[in-house]
Amino acid sequence: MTDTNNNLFNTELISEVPEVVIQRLPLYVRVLSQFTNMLGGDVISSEQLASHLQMTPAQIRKDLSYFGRFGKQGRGYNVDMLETKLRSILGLDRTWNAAVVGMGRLGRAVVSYPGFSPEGFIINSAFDNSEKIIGKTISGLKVQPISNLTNSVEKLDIKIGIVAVPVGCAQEVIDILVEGGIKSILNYAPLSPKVPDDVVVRGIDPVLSLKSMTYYMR
Amino acid sequence: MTDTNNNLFNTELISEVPEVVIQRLPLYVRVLSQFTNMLGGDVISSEQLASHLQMTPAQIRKDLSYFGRFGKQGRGYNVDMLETKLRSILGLDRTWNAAVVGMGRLGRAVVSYPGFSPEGFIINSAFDNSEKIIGKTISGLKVQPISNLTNSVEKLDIKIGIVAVPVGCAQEVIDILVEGGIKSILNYAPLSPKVPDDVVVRGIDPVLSLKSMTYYMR
DNA sequence: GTTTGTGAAGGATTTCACAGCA
DNA sequence: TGCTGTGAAATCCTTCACAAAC
Repeated sequence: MTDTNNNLFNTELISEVPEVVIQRLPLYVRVLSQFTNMLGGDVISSEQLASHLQMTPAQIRKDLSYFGRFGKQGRGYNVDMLETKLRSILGLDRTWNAAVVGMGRLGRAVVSYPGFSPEGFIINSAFDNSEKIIGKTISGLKVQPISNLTNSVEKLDIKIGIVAVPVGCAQEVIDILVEGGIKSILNYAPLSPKVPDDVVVRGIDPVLSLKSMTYYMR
Repeated sequence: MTDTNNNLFNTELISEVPEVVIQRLPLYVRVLSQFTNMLGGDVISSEQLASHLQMTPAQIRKDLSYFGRFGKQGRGYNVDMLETKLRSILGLDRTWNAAVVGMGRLGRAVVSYPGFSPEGFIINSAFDNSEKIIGKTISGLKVQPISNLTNSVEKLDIKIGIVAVPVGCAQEVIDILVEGGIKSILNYAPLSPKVPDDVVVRGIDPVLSLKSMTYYMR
């Protein structure tokens, strides 16, 4: 075990671009859109961008260079243009549908969070396994039994699964999502799920974040 | 600009141990505590740990070796013992007090989240700047004006600031926390705040996480 | 004069592979 | 035999430094 000695075409097929770079692009978008909203120069330098993000200008230029030449020497980057390009690279120039699984306290908070839809993430369905909740309408979504999930994925063009179930059944739910063809999972349950390697999982776990800060405290 | 060519004692004072390693330790703790709860062998190998976390056994052994020799050749690691050691390394063998700033929708969700206190993170105070909310009691906490913050930090031994205010005033609030002596911040606002480099910030931003997944979707 | 884009250098992290111990 | 702990090798990522472009 484990995986790939045949990176003959790993290098070819799977992204030239390092994962860390991809994870930084949304940070750039975030700063740029703050800039667009303010009035102020429509051009920004890697130096300025870097100071807003507490990183080095060279890193920003290097990151951007994986995707093209977006700047002008002597001036910098056009804010609007760069934001547009990055959004397009990230696939943020369209909307993405998501399903929430788990309609307890956490799931309700997720579906009523107003931050998703302005950014193009549309929660269009909700699932649970409790008889008490199935059939109810919460934040405009009719709660369905999990057994409907696979069907809905296709019918409603669901691309993202949001896991908001207790840790005890999270792996099971994630297996169902994967089985249903979901390749992107936002996981609120405090565990590292096992998934095939074409599935991307991002975890949201504030306690985990706190636990890596205590090391630095005295 | 920018920082340190004098890493003469960077190496000495600031952690030998790479930041990435520190960020992985809580993952190990999380798996180990799941193991303790299940019955089953009280010994675990780096191989088993790795398979639970989808990483390599060598990485786990290397990470642990920064802190000592916790295993026994031919057997593996004692689950209880390793969990205890890691908790102690991370400073999780005590409790830590936290203050929440921002008592809107998000702040209320944070203070009523039942996941913090069992892990030793005690939210013992709440702040806001809205006259409408100040003085009310929410989840057992009396909401105070932000001007009380610096005072409370000492009086209530607050070590962690949790930022749950709108993005527009997040930097300002973070400046106040830093000014008040807070060195660890959990930031729910969607921005990368500027802080001195002895302050650790961890961001919780589900939209940001989603935005780095869309790149991989077709 | 200013700032980008980028090979090359340097540093950090991961993986290998095996000696040593139970 | 089985698995850890760890130097050495390999890989990955960041920073440097400067030619080219505006």
